[in-house]
Amino acid sequence: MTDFSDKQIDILQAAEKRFAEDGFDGASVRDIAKEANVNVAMISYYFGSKEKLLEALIIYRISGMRMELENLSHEAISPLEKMMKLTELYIARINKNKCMYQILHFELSIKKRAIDIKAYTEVKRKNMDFLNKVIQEGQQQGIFRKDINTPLIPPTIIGTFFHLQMNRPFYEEVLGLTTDEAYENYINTELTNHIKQVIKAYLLHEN
Amino acid sequence: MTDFSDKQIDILQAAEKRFAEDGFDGASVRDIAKEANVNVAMISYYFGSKEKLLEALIIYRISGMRMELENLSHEAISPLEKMMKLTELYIARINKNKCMYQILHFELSIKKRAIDIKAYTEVKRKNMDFLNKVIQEGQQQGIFRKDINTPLIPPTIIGTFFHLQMNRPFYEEVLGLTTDEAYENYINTELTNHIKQVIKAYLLHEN
DNA sequence: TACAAAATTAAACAATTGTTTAAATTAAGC
DNA sequence: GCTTAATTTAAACAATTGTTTAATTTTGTA
Repeated sequence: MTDFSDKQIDILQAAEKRFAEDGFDGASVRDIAKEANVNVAMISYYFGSKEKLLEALIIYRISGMRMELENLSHEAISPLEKMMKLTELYIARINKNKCMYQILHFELSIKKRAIDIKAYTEVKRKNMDFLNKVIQEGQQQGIFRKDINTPLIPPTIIGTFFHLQMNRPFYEEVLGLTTDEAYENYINTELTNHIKQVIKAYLLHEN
Repeated sequence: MTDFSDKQIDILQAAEKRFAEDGFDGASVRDIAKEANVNVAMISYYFGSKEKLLEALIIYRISGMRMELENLSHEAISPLEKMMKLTELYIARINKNKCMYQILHFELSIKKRAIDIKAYTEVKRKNMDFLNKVIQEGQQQGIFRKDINTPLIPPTIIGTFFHLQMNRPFYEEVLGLTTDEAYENYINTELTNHIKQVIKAYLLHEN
């Protein structure tokens, strides 16, 4: 799976940066080659084509994106605490891989391309299974409300994060976040807390 | 503002479709011209360039995107009911203009382009002002919790919607939505209800 | 009808795109 | 050290890109 040489990883990292910042169509193979300090022909030589480079990048990144849910499922904590930790893990993972998420979100919503996202779908499905278990556990213990729409919980977490990310310039101004550190700090404190509060309130609130 | 001829509107609509489905860089002016049944040169003739076409499109669409918040602010209903109606209006507006939102979200997160989004920012700012008022009203009446992160409420609403939209193929399968009508119906019922429930719980829940 | 402006067209444009080629360089195995 | 394979390079490739040109058609007006 990770059978990439140093040079190939250079290209993959350069591609990730350029694809995320300029989009797949906006980034030329020459831009990527320059960013990676290699000859243009190396991209075709190693990956076959620009499209295959994208596919290789997606597989390369997603394989290292698995969450530590297994540890969480064996911890002796309440369903609510599990959900709070789960939320934190979600946010941390998206924040760490925001370039890849940026690329994925765009490619997924583009009808033109038909890239292989099996790896991505698989990760999502596993997360969903775990989520289902925790929610059911909480409901059986009478802690969580009964009418929870479980599949829409990940969209609530990830979507909130990403809408902020997508409109970063606007919210930087509104929230007075002038530096990169201030923005990063806001994500790790205020945003994370907000999302946790939202999820917590949703799970516990009774009509 | 709306001083566009029928032919120009044809081009704008074609551009919206192609930009939304293929991305700005992925859609060629020839594709757009073909979709609008006009000669390629007409785009330069009417709009000057591809970039200016995008700017014209954004202004054209956003000018018709204002929400009916004014009516809402004068209604004699509780802050909670206002927030519920506000949430519905948000979702309805995004759903109606999802193509434009798709384009905007991508262009905003692309560093390359420096398009004029003053109109978009203005709309967002106005919505935020209204939102602030309602939240404060609710807090003063002792209905809403005190520690609400108001700027993060729109991201929670819009983000949830858009994450579903972006991962539509995945959620269509998970939720068993086989037809376009089923998907559209899910948005108008389950999704809208979920987001309203989330917002309601967040506003009312006390620690 | 006649004339000027606007609209529309096909063709050409230079630049950029992803990819390939064929030669040159480096690395590895014996 | 020789040989073969792997890597790297500059150049060339055909196709596509956004845009312009110059000629033609349509429209509106007097």
